[in-house]
Amino acid sequence: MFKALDPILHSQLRLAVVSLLISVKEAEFTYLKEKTGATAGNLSVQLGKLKDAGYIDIHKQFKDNYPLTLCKITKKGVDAFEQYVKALQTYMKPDATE
Amino acid sequence: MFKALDPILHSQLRLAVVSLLISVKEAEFTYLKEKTGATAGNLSVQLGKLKDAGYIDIHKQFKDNYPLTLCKITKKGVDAFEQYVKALQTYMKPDATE
DNA sequence: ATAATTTGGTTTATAAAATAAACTACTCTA
DNA sequence: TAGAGTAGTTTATTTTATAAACCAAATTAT
Repeated sequence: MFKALDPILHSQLRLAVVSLLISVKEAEFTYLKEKTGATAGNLSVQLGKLKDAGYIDIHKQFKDNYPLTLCKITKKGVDAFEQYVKALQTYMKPDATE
Repeated sequence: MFKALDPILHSQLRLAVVSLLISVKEAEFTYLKEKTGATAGNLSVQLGKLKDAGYIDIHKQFKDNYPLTLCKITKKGVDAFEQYVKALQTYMKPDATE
C-alpha cells in the first residue's frame, strides 16, 4: 500500500539539495547554503551523507585562493529522487481501497 | 524557494496514518497497524504525537471485552496534510530560477 | 482450576538523525 | 599585525524513530 521512503532522501535538507542539483547540475557549497537556508555545519554533514550514498559527487578545489566545494548529482541520485517522488505519491492520494 | 516541511507529518509512519485517516475518517489501532506494517509500540508513540499536535482525536473504549482505540482525523490534521503536500511539491518539481 | 497464549495496547531503552555550537585554516583589510 | 571574513569541518547536543520489554485482561488448552 504505502511504499517505503528512502531515508537518505527523507530529510528536508538533503531533499532540497538533491532537488536543486537536479535542476542546476552543478552547484557550489555556498550556493546550496544560500538556497536552502541551512547552516554550513548542517549542510556539510548532509552533503557527506549524500556523497556516501553515491547520490552526489563532490569536487574540492580552490578558486581565487579560497576553497571551493562543487557538488554534482549522479545518475544514482537522479534515480533515487524519482523513486522517492513515486513513493511519496502513495501517501499523497489517499485511497483506502487497496 | 523551498517551503518548510511540517516535522509532525515528515515521518513515514505519521504520514501514512494521516493519509489513511483522511480516506477512512475513523480507524482502529489494529487497522492502522496492519495497513502501515508498523509495530504496536511505534504506532502507539506516533499516534500520541499526532494527538498532541491536535491532528487526530483518539477515543478509547471497549468492544467485546477488549480495549479498542479509535482514531479520527481533525480539521487541523486535514489542513496540515494539505499544507504538507503543497510544501513537498516545491521539492518535487525542481526549478532553480526562483 | 490453572497454566499458557493471545489481544491490545503502553512504557522504557536504544539507535539514528538533525541541528547547533565550536573550531580550523586560511585570506583580506585597515 | 590585529581583527574580521570566507569556507568550510568536527564535535556535541537535542530530537526522532524504532525496538524491546512490559502490562492487564481475555481466551484457550490441560
